[in-house]
Amino acid sequence: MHTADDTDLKIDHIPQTLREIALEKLRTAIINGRFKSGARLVERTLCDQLGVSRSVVREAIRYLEAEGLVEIAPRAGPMVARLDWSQARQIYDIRLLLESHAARACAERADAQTKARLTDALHALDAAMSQGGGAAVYQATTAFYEVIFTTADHYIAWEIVQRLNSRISRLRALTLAAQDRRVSGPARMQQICQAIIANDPAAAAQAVRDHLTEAAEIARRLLEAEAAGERES
Amino acid sequence: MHTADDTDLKIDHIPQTLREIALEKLRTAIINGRFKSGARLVERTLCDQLGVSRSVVREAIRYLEAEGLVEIAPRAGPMVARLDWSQARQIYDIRLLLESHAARACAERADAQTKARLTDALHALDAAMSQGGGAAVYQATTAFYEVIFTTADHYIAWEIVQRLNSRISRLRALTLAAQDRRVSGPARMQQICQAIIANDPAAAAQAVRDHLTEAAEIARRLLEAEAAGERES
DNA sequence: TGCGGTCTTATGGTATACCAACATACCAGG
DNA sequence: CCTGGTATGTTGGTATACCATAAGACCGCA
Repeated sequence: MHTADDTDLKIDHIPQTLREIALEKLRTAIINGRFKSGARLVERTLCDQLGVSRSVVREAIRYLEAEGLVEIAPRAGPMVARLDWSQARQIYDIRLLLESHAARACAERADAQTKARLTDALHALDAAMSQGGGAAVYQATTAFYEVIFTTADHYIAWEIVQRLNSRISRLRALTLAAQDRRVSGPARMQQICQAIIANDPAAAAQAVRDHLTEAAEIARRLLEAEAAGERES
Repeated sequence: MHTADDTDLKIDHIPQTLREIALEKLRTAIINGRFKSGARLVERTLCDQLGVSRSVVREAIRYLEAEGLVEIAPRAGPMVARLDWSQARQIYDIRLLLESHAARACAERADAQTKARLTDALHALDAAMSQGGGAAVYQATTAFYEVIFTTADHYIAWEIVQRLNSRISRLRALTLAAQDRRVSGPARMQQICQAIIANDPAAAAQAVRDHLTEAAEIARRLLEAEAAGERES
């Protein structure tokens, strides 16, 4: 009881720096497509938009660059990172390895609490899908996978997967908008959820593989259609 | 012929910024153990040591933070990231997935050039081992794996693996210094090399798994011994 | 000696100034 | 009209100034 009181009095919540706020806003703006792939990120313009000095903007850009969301082209300054199919394919491959591994571990150790959290996350995803909101679907999907990775104690893999997902956020938005994916996406995640609830590691890993194989194929087709559209114009 | 001349005249080599130089030096200093795990990285001290302004140092720290080599503790400022066994174990697990996958792909597609490059890299590693230099062994090991990942066209996975290796650099130095590892490490990499030269993907993947399973076990033992030593003092 | 209060110093967060380099616009001459 | 030279504006790289906060040192009093 005395220990609990000490913990309650501890000041854990450090005020957020401007840098942290700016970083979060820029990252979200990139993920949400406000800044398009290849778009220049001009420091002074961002300063005006964010209402902070160049120091803050520059430091935020450094993070985003290290995360792969921003690239610096010679003589051109920072731009939102571009993504070709080769890179996207690699990202889907890595996700497949890490996510199937996490789902397996999660299925091995899922207790009643985990199962309830997963079921809740799936319901939230269905609700987001019904409302049609892209960002809300993105967040609900992220929340679902977060349950899996944290249950599996795969914190570093989760960090990596989130980074990779940010880099393909544009592709994810496209695939989520694709008609066939809107039907099969939730069904795939339902399968993942059920395998975990059944404590069946092999089925959970396989459900993830099916899910991502399909997502990658849709993404590839969409990128090709886009490239064909550009070639004709 | 006209095309070749145009390419030759292109100015590709952008001068390095101070920021890039400082980042490289700091990263190397952390990896090489000059700045110990948990050590405070005081900006003004680093400015004096590097001979640059605080802007440069701060921006470099932002990269290192995003790479996981530096952490910011509340009310304490930047320090070299600490690593516990749980994190290290996760890192070895992820490496195992990504490296075995790359070795498999490399073995599937290795041509004579790849085989020669791998053999050369292994010789360089043996030479570095004979000279006993820790940093040289680290670099030679990195060069060996780089051949594998680039042959496999796994560029993003290689980026991730390098990041992860930086985070466990201290552990890697410890395990490389361990007597039994000095004997078995080159033998393990010889096995990886031979499986790839034989174009045997399954053997290559298995050789990587054996290699990393052993490295992780040695690391675990060393960390435990270290923790036991600290508990007695 | 221990505790509380005050002062000083160190440090990170943030803003701003300065400069170099590059890209673009404009003008003059052939 | 085309080309070369010059001027201008934009932008990133870097240094420095300012400020708030936290930690530590110091001093006085009981």
